[in-house]
Amino acid sequence: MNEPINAPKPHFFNHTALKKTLDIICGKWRLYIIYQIGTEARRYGELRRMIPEVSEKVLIQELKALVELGVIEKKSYNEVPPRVEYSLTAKTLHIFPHLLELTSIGEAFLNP
Amino acid sequence: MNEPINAPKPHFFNHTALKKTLDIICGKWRLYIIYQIGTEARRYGELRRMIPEVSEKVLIQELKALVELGVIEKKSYNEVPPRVEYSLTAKTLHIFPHLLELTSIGEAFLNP
DNA sequence: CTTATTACTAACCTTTTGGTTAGTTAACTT
DNA sequence: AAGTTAACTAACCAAAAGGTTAGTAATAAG
Repeated sequence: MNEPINAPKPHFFNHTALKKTLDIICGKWRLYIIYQIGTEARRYGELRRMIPEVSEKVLIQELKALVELGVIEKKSYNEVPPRVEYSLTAKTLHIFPHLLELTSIGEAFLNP
Repeated sequence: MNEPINAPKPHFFNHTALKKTLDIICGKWRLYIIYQIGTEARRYGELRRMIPEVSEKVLIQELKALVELGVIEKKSYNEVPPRVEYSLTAKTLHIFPHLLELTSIGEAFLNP
C-alpha cells in the first residue's frame, strides 16, 4: 500500500467561471459603477457626478470593459450635445441581488 | 417646485464592507488559495504543489496578506526542517459557502 | 463671435501587482 | 564533508491598473 495517507485533496471548481467572476467584480470601480447604474439607465455625466472620485479616463475605460463583458449596455442617441445612456443587461439584473450581497463577505471581517 | 424630476437616486451601500470584500477576494490567487486550504490545515509546501502556477514569492506574500486580513491563520511548529500550517479562520469557515458561490456570478456570463 | 455643453480620445506618468532568480537556516541523511 | 529538506527573504524587473492634463466635435444659447 503505497497510497500516501495525507495526500492533498484539493477543491475542484470551475476555473473559467471563477475567472469571469473576478473580471466582473474586481478593480477599484467596477462594482461601484454597477451598483450606481442599478435598475435605471444612467447618462455618462450622471455617473461621473455619482462617482466623482474616479477619473474620467478610468470611468470610460471601465464602462467599455463592462459593455465588453456583457454586464452593461450602451445606447447613444444622435443628439447634440451627445446623450449616451448605460444600463444593466438582463443577465446582470438577474444576478444583481448576488452582487449586492457581496458586502456581506467584507462585513464578516470588519469588527473584531 | 424646483425639484429636478430625474435627479440621480444612487444606491447606498456599505463602502467599507465592500472594500474589505474586494481586499479578500481580488487578486490573481487569493480565492484559489482560500479554496485549496478549504476545511483542512495545509502546509506551505502542500499549497505550492496544489497551485504550482503561482510563484513562491507571491504565494508567501498572499498568505501573509490573508493572515493580516484575518482570513487564514498560520501555525509554526518548532521543527527542522520547518513545518508551517495554514488554515481558514472561524470567520472564513462561516462564510465559506458564500465564497464558493462566487463562481455562479461568472457562470451567468459564460454562455451566450 | 464667443462660450457652454456632453461624451469622449490621446499622451504621458505613477503605483500596484505579479514574476524571476538566488540565497539563508538548521538539522538530518549519506 | 556534502547533500537534502522546508519555508522562507532579498534584490530586481515587467506588466497592469489607475491617474493627470489637455484637446476634440457639433450645436445651441447669449
